[in-house]
Amino acid sequence: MKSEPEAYPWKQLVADGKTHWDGVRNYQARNFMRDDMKKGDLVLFYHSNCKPPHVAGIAKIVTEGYPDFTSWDVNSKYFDDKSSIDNPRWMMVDIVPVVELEEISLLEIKENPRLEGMPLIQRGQRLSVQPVGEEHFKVICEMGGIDANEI
DNA sequence: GCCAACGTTGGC
DNA sequence: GCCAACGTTGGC
Repeated sequence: MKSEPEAYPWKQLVADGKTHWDGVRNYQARNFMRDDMKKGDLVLFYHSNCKPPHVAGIAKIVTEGYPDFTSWDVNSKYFDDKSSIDNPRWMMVDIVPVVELEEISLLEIKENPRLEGMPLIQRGQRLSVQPVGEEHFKVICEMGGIDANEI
């Protein structure tokens, strides 16, 4: 899951202890949250649009997909008049922080042959929520100084 | 700041 | 259904 540090940094998630991942307004990303994310799934928390872009930590899904209520809040910047309580268009999940990683830059990810094929580094890829293969996940953990089996 | 890639909108 | 125009993302 990507976030711009200026919008919602990893440290904020740690401080909050838990957050709902609101504001996703892309159908593919929504579908991942609605259909694929399960309670207990681990998540790489990625900082985008910063120098350098990097993975900052590991989070965990604690609530499966449910309607993103900011979509029908007229005062929210994520308001969408095509979404309503009766017919919600957008979904979100709740996450909690699990462990902070040593910063892993996008460059390091691109240069690691064991991460070849990772969706994050496919050209033109911009989804804010996207899948990570189990092996790729383990490699990232390792690079960040954590043994995935001990999480 | 630039720009490639991609998504959305809306006229036809 | 097509596609041009426009907006956004996000690395560089």
